[in-house]
Amino acid sequence: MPESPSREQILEAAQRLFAAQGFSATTIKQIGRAARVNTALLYYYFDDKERLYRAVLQRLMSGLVSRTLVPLESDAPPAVRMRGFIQAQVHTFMANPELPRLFMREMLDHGVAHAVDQIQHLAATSFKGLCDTIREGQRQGTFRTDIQPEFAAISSVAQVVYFFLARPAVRVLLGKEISTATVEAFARHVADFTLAALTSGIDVAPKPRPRRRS
Amino acid sequence: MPESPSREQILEAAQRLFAAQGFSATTIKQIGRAARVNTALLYYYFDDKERLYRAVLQRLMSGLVSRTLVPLESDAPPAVRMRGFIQAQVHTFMANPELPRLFMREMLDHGVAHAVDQIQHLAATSFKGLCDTIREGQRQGTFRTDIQPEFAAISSVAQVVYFFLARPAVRVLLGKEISTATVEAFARHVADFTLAALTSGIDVAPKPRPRRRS
DNA sequence: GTCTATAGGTGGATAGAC
DNA sequence: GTCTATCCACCTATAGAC
Repeated sequence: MPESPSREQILEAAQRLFAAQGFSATTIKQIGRAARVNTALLYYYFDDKERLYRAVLQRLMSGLVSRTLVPLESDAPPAVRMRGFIQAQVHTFMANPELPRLFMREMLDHGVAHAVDQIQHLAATSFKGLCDTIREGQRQGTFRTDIQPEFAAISSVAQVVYFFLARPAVRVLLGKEISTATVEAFARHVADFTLAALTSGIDVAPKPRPRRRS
Repeated sequence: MPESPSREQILEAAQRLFAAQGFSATTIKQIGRAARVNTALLYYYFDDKERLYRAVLQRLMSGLVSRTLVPLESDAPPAVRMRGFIQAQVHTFMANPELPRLFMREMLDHGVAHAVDQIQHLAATSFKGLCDTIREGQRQGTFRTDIQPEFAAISSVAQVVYFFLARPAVRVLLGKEISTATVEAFARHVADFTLAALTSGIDVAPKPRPRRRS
């Protein structure tokens, strides 16, 4: 793995631009300019535009997996691990706003075709860890059992990812700028909301399934 | 408002292609071909590619507002209205898969700049209705009061939208194709999950805030 | 309203000097 | 490793016949 500074600059510029504008709206010349590097040099390091894009995507995704895995592997109770996971996710996205954007773009543009391996890795590690945590809570009797763990995991992830992506719309909906404080407040909300959903009707009375309409 | 069939064909083809590929990846020639119409005709009906895009976006968004508003305006109890809203959202997206895609693309590409008016309308109608419904439930004592209505509304919407957008990734995560049955199962899950979060610790005992860690 | 033809510009990519 | 110069394909948009 040669770590030429030019190569790194290209990758970083490409990451910024692809995340902000998307694959086709981003030109090789833009990347070259942003990386302060001659256009032809891109083709010295990468076969073509698409390979460069793949490299960016894979570099970014592999980072995600390693960071979100940590809180799930602790031996704390399931509820604490869930909160840890949600926090880790939020912090990862705050430190790296390009990650959710690029990931969503890849889903929209190519149906995740350029990152199947990373997603499969994610499925086998972070996502599985999340589902297992929920299952453990269900076995212990702290989480309600009439919820599908996979669906609950998706619900949890969805709230965080969507909030970061939909920021421009959320700004309009809330009628105010979204400060770091707001992001952190929402992060707490997601943890509370998700845990409340998972423990509803559990920690007060042993009745597992409250009466539902009619 | 002239309703020429060619004009309509162009709008429909553009909607499909923009949703599937994005603005810059979609060419005027592709749209012309898909609409079975000569390329130059696009410029007879629309000033340029961007105006066409705006027209598509606005047509689609105005439909969304009217459809999701219905269940919120009934006089059923808040919980029922919430379920109705979630269902309406899911059905709208199932009938119109391009809507969430195009909307997300607009957020990513232009920070919602081409649809501020529609979003503001949404904020004043559907989103406000959703928040009001939650507030009413809180006043009645059926929903817990330590949840911010706006955040809960976003959580509810996020789950549905994300599921539709992340379908390629969800397919990998769940390790199976996503049938209509799966979508409907997830829709029920979102309703259950959201209502459980909102009513956690309420309908069993009057204690509003269950003990939390340490 | 619809078509042909084409201008004018830009994008991805390569050859080859240094 | 880095740069200059350039090719060719394709894209948006228009002029003008019908």
